[in-house]
Amino acid sequence: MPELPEVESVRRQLAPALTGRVVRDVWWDPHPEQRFSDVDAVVGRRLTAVDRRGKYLLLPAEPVARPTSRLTSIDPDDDAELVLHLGMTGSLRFADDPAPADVTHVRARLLLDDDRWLLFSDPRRFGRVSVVPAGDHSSIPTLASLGPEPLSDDFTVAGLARGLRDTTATAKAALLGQRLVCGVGNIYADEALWLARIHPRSRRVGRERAARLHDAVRVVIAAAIEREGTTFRDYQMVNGESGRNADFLEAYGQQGLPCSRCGTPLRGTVVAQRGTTYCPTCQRI
DNA sequence: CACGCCTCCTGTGCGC
DNA sequence: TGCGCACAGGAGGCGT
Repeated sequence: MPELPEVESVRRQLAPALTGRVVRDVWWDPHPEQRFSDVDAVVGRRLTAVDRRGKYLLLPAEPVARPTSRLTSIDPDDDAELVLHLGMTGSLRFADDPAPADVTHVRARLLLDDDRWLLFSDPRRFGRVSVVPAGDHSSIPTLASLGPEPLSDDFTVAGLARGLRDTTATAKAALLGQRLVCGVGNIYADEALWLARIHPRSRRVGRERAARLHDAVRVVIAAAIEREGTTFRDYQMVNGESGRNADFLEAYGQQGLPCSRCGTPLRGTVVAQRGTTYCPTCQRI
């Protein structure tokens, strides 16, 4: 499932091909309708960048032409922003054809001014596409209150320690919550907790362990970006290739296999309604 | 307010 | 072999 390293890898491939393109037309599958919001407003706008915050792709879209008669709640003369969330199974591909045979489950497509199509494929339909006024994320609650980027200076030991101290949630739920740090999903939460030797159900993470967790999140995310993400099943990049991080996972999906630190078989359980794997010897509450 | 449970959605993989 | 069902999970919504 696309987490920060996967979305960043997509962003890096998307940016050179999409930056500067004008969107001529758009189509999306209206089921389920609430996962698409004001998408028509991107028509007649130029995509001036491909940015990322957490697991969200943010594409600033400035008006270049009066749009056709489609009514949206975005002022046609104002700068807007196309916001994409890939959900669990979303992927993006370019094609010369609006419905190429090798791309299934196309839920949305943009026609660009170079006559190519950007296709949004999403088998499980958990992805979201919105157009919002530039910088106005109030309609996307998680994005509006998103925590610091894990590799930025805004993500600090002190901030993470304070956040963990002030919450009653489990360590894993706190990592998944996108507020203390953004971009961490189920895979990298398990990986970071394993590396920091913290039990996913721990509710007491002091300063020392918070410092370990801070460093672990950074190490795990940076290494996964270096390998262009983890392909377990669905995730693929814009060029159709898989990420190379799956072979390096220490915890996620490894239940029953020996912990590489101590040899104890890794244990599978459920924490925060998510499948969770941890080492019962290394990771103590 | 904030935590945590439920829901959405469908391809996959397992058991019988 | 084929069917049926549990399972996977990001984030919004809502109840406690």
